[in-house]
Amino acid sequence: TITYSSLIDGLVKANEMNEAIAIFTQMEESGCTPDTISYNSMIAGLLKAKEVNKTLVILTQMEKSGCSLDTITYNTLIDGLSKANHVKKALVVLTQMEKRGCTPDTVTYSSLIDGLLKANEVKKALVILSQMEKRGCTPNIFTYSSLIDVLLKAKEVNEALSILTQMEKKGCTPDMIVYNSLIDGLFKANEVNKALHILTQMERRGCTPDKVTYTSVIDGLLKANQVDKALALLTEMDKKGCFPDTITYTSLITGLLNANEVNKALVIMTQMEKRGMLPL
RNA sequence: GUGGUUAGUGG
Repeated sequence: TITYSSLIDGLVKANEMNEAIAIFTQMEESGCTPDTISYNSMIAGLLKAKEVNKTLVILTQMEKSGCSLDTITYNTLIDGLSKANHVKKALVVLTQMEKRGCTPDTVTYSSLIDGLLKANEVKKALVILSQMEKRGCTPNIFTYSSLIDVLLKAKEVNEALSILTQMEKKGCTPDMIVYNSLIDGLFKANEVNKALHILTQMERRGCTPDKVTYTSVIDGLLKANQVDKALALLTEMDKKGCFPDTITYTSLITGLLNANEVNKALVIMTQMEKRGMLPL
């Protein structure tokens, strides 16, 4: 059973859902009984492929087979349903899990809050957040990160920064993902100086920018018409062994073209191809 | 015997 589950999980992560289904069937035919973990992987995979109906079928099968649903099962459902554009169903799952005596944990609440925020249900997200705290479940870096990211994307700069202060006051130290969200969001909200300030702060605190950080900064600088500074950062990241990927290059080329820097864009395209990447 | 499953960031 463990061998089959590992195989299924690998296929799910490689987005080979049809293969995973085939292995699952083969597993049953060979007399191996899927356990909770096997079902959890299948559910995660089916929802990633937005196969809501197939998910409900397998969920029924899981219950009929006497296999117990655990917190991870419900968490997987909540996250997967939210990402398949069914946040309302995710809310129902939360009610169901509690009714069935399964205690929601930080993952449950963070997934749901993230899903609600991304579906523009900010008020509901805040309701769930307060419900979470009332239940003695402490928001963690994932919870705060979603809040900061979505608030900034909605250009709610002050709200996002106040969440940042709040999380730090609670002893939750921002990590690279939080910094990346802040930098990207601030640039997109036209807060170029604030974004650059966060970049400095991040480095001062010993958090090394990665290619996501650099791509956001480069993209932001180009949109602010700071072409030279953007190109200098490309050189800097390369020198630090942080190699640009297709997204970095695409963003550079698009930005340079929008800034009417056609020749510079061509130079970058050549460099990109020399490194074995194709412009999309 | 911490063996397999779930949440946050860039074009």
